[in-house]
Amino acid sequence: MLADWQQACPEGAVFRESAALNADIGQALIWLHVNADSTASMLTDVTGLLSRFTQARVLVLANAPDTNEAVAAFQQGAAGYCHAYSSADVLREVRRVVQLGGVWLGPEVLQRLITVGRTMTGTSQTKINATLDQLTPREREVALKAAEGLSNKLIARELDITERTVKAHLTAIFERLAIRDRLQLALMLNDRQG
Amino acid sequence: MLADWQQACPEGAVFRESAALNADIGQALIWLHVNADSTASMLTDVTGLLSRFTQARVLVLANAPDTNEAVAAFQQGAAGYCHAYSSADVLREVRRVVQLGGVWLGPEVLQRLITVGRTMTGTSQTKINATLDQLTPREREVALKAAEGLSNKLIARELDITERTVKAHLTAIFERLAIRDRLQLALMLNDRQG
DNA sequence: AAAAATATTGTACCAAGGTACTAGACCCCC
DNA sequence: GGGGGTCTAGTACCTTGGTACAATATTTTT
Repeated sequence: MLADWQQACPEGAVFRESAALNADIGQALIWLHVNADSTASMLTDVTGLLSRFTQARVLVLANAPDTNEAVAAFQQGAAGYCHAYSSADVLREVRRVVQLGGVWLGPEVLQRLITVGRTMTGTSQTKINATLDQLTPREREVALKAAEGLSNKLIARELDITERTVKAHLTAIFERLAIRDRLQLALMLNDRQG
Repeated sequence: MLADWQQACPEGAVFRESAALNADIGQALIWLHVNADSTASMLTDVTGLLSRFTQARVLVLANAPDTNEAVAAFQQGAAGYCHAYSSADVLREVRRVVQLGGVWLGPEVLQRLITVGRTMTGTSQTKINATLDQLTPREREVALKAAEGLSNKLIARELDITERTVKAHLTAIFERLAIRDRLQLALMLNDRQG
């Protein structure tokens, strides 16, 4: 296995466990090898690596590939996910794609990502629409501006009403949506995750 | 063209312009036909339809298919995007897929969506990491909780420090990230759009 | 060892956000 | 015509968020 890896990346170095976090690798390509039973740690590993090495790109090598794990990996910011026992040829191709700024996807993952893609865009968008639907037109305007981070004073100025009226609308909005404050509102209306 | 549509959806009804918004169609399948030059209105139409008919699924039929428009459609919550001149057979297949809860994607759109998928997960995730990178470990903890919508009092309780200390960390965070308040912070850390 | 972050907390103060209670003007529908 | 929803707004009041000006202890860096 290691032989194939080294054939695909002759100049690469191998680190074990968290030793990698202390390595001096700058903006490189990181191949993260995960075992079948360590899904949870894989997740923290990808984010961990990316927060340490902001410029790096992380590829996940899985002993037992699993689409759920793959999707999770991509959501954590991985640039690729493939079988750990892939041949050197495949690995070289993966490497080429990723280094060119692309993302490597196996066929099964691709199919799965399309489904996830829907829950990530379509569903959450309609969820936001359903939320806005509960409000009156004027309340919608106020809600959207508040969710953008505008102060009451600014909203009042933009809508050409007094600050008091903005507060009145917001109070109505909070009650209708059963939330406490404008921050909760911002979270509801800016959540593009599904 | 209309012949193929009606062959694929024998029980369907045709509405023109905004008349559809007043129709009584409940949780149905909506085929939205757009002309080449009306991209802007297509966008508002999809969201408009979805906010009116929360339970419905919207399919976009384009006279001149364009990947940019397709991506935009999906981001607005569309369940499909295909050529308006597709044969009845293709349309039937599209309909089947969508009614089974799926999303219909043409080959070109698929390729394009993968790229968008990356900018939607990978890039923005690393951007968030880059933001958190500017903070100290303790500040990170506070920032994440504040971005979730927790009050100072709650954050203090969870981290077992006084409210004053929470405020101190937040002030430092705001200055470092050059933002005004916790709402801006929430917007930065919850932005999954890229 | 000295300097620089980091983490903690106090008192005080001001601004902004939010609520309570109220009320007039307008529009639509039965 | 009256009831209901919407949009507007006033006064008053309380809570929360954020800053100013400090200070002390610990850790890390130089």
